[in-house]
Amino acid sequence: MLDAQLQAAVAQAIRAAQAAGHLPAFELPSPIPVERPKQASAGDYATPVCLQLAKVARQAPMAIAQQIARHMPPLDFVERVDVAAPGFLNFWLADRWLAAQVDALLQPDAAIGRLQTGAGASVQVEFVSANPTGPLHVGSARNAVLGDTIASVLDAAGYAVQREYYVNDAGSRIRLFNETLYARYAQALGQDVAVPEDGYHGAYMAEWGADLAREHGTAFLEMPNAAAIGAVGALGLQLVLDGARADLAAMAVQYDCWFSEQSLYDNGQYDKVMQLLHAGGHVYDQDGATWFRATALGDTKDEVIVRTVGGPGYFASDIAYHYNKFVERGFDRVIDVWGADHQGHVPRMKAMMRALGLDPERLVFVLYQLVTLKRAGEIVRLSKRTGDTITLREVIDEVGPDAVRYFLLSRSADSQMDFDLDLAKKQTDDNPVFYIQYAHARICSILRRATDVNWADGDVQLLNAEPELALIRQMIRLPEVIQLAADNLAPHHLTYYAYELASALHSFYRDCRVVSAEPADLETSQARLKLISACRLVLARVLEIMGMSAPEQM
RNA sequence: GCCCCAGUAGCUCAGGGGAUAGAGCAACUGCCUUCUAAGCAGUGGGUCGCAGGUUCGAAUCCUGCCUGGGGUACCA
Repeated sequence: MLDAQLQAAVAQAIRAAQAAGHLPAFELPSPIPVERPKQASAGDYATPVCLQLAKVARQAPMAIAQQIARHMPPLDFVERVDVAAPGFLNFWLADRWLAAQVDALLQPDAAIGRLQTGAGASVQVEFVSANPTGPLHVGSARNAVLGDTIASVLDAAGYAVQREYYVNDAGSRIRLFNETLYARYAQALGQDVAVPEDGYHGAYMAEWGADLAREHGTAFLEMPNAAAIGAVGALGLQLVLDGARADLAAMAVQYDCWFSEQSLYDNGQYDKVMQLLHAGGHVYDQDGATWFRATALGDTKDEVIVRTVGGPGYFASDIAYHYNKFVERGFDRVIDVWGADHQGHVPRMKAMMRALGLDPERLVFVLYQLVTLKRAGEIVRLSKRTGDTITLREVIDEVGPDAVRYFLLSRSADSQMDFDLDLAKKQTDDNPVFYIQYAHARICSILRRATDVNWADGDVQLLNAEPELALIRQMIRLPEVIQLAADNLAPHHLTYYAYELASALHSFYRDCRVVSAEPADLETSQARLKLISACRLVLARVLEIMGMSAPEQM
């Protein structure tokens, strides 16, 4: 990428200046800062490094800048290097090089928006992983969008990515789910079976119970109660998972693996990990429970693994699960996407990694602030247990998958957000989603109009007008944006970039006529057709990474 | 109490050591005989929560405080 090449070139220039005796010896800052100036008048790239070097070089920043500029190695993409007060080095991209990028992007092997910086390292992104006790509710939407897009960004950056959904099919919640569903089933058949006090009281459970009664008759009533609850629960789990799969697919989220918590117990993984922890002296018994000695590994309190009432708690599963991720499956890095309401668990997870002899840095948590759903300005309470929820599916149906994804993606995970459903719908005409997609559709429209023009041999060097070059400048930013988003696990940068790229296209469209009836305009037209074709590929790629569609007409 | 996140234009939010702090929406002014006006061009709008500190340089880092949200369970 250009910024990396400039870093290297500036470092080279500094060393050359030192070797020539034009700068004193000092250690180079690492990395050398290279940024995109806010002001267009300051060039395409800039470095303030001379301001930092003033002290160590005991020279004025401007003087240092002069020396570095003088020793800059030639770069094919740099046309000019300026020294600007109070000591910046400004770099200007060469117009000819910019124009040539259009041809480069149109090459069949251009691999647009695909980097190699990940070097094929394996990364697992685990996200959503909601308790399988009912339809996904809208609270999972941000998790889904973040997790899926982070996975796409990492894939684009050259990592080997696996998307995983952890199915909590072993804990106390699923037991209550099973009992609730059985009760609803029995009730549908006229039996007087009560839904557990802390069970699931949503209407969907009654519907599913009635469905089961219709399909299976009294079959489960005739079984021993425990077996019946288990059998009904297994059917219920299938309903939940099928629904989750369909709902997530409706917003373009697909998983590589649905991982069963119960499998950790069935295949001995859990026992193996407990033995490891015992052997390592990380657990002890107290008050009838088994504890994990997290305080010895950086946490502020110890944590129960096996409860007094019997059975492992969720943390026990988490240990076995992450052992499985790192040791059994060997992921280099694992990213867990969690709501901020789980943030208190991070220290014990890090402690667990240490107990297993794993580098805690390999386990990364993306914590996102919770979304408050609003309807007509009123906050909608989201409680799955009362059953009074808005489902993910409802929101997708109401707002549309592209808008849901863009909206939830466009804020950093750290930022709380209100999602006002009425506003999201009402804003349709001014929605940035449409603005961006319209740019793509607009290009397609022009290309359709130009089907009789052969532009395969168009000369991109004719692209030297300001709106054309401004558009190319935006187009070539994609790799840097992907890198930024991948490094920071912050996919919201994509939304801003996509908007700016679309904006450059719309401006270009106003200023530069592409298809013309004038024979004299043919060559310009051919070059511009190349330009918008390349732009279309970049737009489509960034939309693809964001999981959004790229419509050919609107 | 302690821990985490946030506080930037009327609203929603970017920017998280560097140049004159940005975008969308809302407001206002222009632009459709022209490849889609779902668009373009422009104007107004700011003590970057408050107070100290570090630095050549702070919206950005540190400390304290204020406000909002979350956490602080043998629930997940």
